[in-house]
Amino acid sequence: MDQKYHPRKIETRWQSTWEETKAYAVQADPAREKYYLLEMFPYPSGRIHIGHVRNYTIGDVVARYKRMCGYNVLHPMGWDAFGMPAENAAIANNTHPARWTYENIAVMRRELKLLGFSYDWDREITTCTPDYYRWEQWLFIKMYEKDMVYRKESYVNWCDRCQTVLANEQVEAGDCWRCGDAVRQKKLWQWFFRITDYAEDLLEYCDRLEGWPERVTTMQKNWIGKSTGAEIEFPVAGTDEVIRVFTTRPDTIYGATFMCLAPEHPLVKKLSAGKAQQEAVDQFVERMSKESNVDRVQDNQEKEGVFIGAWCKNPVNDRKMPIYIANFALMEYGTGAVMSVPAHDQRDFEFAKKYGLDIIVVIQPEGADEKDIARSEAYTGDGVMVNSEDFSGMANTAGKSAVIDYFEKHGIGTRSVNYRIRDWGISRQRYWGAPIPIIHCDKCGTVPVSEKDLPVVLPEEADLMEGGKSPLGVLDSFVNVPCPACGAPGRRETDTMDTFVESSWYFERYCSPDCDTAIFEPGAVKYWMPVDQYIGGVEHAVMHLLYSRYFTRVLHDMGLVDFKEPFTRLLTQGMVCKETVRCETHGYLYPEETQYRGEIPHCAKCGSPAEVGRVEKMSKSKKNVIDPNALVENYGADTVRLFCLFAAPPERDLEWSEQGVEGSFRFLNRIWRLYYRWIDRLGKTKPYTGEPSSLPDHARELYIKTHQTIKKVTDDIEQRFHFNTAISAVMELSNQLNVIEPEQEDPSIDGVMRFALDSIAVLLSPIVPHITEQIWEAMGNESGTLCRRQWPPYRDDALSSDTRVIVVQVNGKLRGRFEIDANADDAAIKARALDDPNVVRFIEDKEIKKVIVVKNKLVNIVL
RNA sequence: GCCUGGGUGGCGGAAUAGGUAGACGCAAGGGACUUAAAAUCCCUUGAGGCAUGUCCUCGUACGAGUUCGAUUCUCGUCCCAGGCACCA
Repeated sequence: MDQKYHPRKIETRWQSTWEETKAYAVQADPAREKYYLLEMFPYPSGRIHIGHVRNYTIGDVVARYKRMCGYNVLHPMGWDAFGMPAENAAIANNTHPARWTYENIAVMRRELKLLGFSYDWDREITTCTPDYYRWEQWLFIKMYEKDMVYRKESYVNWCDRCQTVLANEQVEAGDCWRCGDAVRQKKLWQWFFRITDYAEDLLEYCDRLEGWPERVTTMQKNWIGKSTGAEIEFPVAGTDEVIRVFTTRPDTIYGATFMCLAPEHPLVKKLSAGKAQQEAVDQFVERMSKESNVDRVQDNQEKEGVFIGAWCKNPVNDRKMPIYIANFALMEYGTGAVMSVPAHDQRDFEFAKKYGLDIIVVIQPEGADEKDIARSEAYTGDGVMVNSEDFSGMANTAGKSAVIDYFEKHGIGTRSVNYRIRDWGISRQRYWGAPIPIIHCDKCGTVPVSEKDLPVVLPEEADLMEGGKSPLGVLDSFVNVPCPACGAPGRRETDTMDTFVESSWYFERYCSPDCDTAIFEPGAVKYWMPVDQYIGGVEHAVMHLLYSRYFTRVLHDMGLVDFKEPFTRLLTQGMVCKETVRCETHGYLYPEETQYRGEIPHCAKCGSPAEVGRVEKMSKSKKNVIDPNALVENYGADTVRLFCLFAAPPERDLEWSEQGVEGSFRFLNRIWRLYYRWIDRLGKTKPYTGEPSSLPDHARELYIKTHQTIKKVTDDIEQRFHFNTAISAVMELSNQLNVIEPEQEDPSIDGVMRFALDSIAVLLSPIVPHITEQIWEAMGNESGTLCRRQWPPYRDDALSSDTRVIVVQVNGKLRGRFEIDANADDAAIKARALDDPNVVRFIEDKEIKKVIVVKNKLVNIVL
């Protein structure tokens, strides 16, 4: 054992050992209990960043821990390799997206290996390979056959910068989730997955995902957005047409005074044709079509609309209601028509005020005067129904159901449920994605590619044009194929699939990554799935996690898997943050562009003092990033791993601190020196594992502390993944060991000392696997066996010492403490408490009302 | 506006069934070793008070409440972060 700790030397050695011996390769083994641990695979953007390091370190600790607990652990890694950055980078650097992607993968794979993660690299998946997307195309065809995929022309979210369509989930506050540019509406033919078919099931199971953070399931519930109410038919006066509306407030039907249609509603043209209002209507529709949905639905956008020159009748009382088109009515939600009740809906209220429409109060809160309701704003709360014929006097909560019963009895409307979630649009007008396996034929329409012709390989020729248009459309050799159904000349679909499709089933592919006869081997999936613990960023709370749940249901209903939920437990780790530094002239500064003069940072470019800004998520734009490779180079992977775990519990944000990293490095150095001090003496000593009672006092104390530490670390990892407190516990133990000088101890301590030192190595091994493996070997254990060692049990009879510290309170205030034999009875404890000199000061001359004795903890004397 | 989290020393964070608030680490200050520095080791460190103690008072965003006892439970208020938002 070297006297000094040389992390890089040790880490290189163990990493190559693990690689050569395939130490973490696994096979399905029905005789053993499995544990599938998965971290969200990365997009190969170029380099590993610190967020990856944190995510994968958390996962690696759990994987190593579970392995030591005897589980057969599947812990794979791969690459979410299709996507637009590859294409953009290819255009910018005049290279090919494939080349850019594969080069990045090579770099990032090396970086991951430098961190010592225990992946089964034999199972590596790269989603842009035909071996992988072949099965995605196969699944697409199966879904097509089951009518789970369809094509329609619709308005879609379009990003001009990315030159492609975005799913609703991929639009953030009106901007593209990837590049941040404004999204506009464009009418296009698109492929869709019928995720809405599963809206109810996905929603219902949200409450059964007990291993998921509540905020994630809440976000999914909000996204699915279920509302219950009624669908009602309003006849249009003087025609045979009816307008169908969805409402969550059937109880306000008697207050409906006008109707609002979305500008795109099919009846708008028909009903306004030939009317005096036609021109105004056409103008309004034209104007709305130029505004994106997102703009139309912007914050506090003024409500506006146009009367279309037609009326409909309220089916419950034949009231004549003017029909408007309104900017706030959206064709995509419900039926595209709103029954407007201005007294009880804020939008309708504002609209009615602006256009002088009738406002009728039909819900009255307890004790309120009807005249005071809906004067300055709509009343949206509960109350008693009024002005509602036979329903007047009924509580509106009960009225909702009663009114729908009435509708159903008279054929006016029915009970109905609406969801906010839309079908998942997956067409992307880009090159670097999985081709959609469809051929367009003039005679047969859209025809799926036959299974034997899969994969539809993405052609290599890629003359990517500025602006990112897909080259597939102009590649005759790709486009021109015969129709699989009739043989006539056909044209291939040139859209590629959304990259979220690849990540919706990769976790199943990991179970049998090389299977070339099926999407996966049923036995392998049956054994490994579902994922026992999934770990990743909360930014995927809706998109990736919802899509994956949907895909798993599709596979379930095809009989390919026997479970509906892919991820039993989910951990969403917090972001890695760091303070930002800004120079007045040079803007944000990278850490290496910042020079510290004392406490004050200065700009390295101009030398003027720089301003320290708030702590924010690490990002290139804020330049508050750090390079994991440089850290590994300076301190070693173990230090980086240790700091990522120690600085904060996993689900919380982590504030990066260079001094904190130093502290972690110092701790590992202390551990190294601790072993170095004892190695000659204890190299051949057997660890003591017997009962504590036969040990001399100070050895017993150490023995107990060690067992307490084992229990603490086990519980912290097992129950809560709170590695920070687990590490603290080991630090406490090592602090205690550090003050023991070998020269001053007689051999009676040796067995316990050896046990304590061995325990530290084992307990820390999932966290810092390299240094622990090295000291394990140096202490005379068989080389390389630590990572396969059993997780240590603790002795229940060695968890508590023979004495207890009891604290004494007087009226709940701490007044004294004493040590007493652990099996002293309440009377003895009480007597000691009343006898304590400081306690006596507070209780003398006073009457004691009550004495509360809490076993092993405290005495409270109530005066 | 609605829905989730969260607010504890100079800082990151502990306190896992209502029972010693501040574990562990960082930073800071003092000391030892050294020609010196680095490294290492030791001590101090929530605020305030004096009688300097096995001392007292205050203290977990703020205000109430339940309790012998509340960082922990209940109600109300404020602030921060994330998500959703003309969804009929």
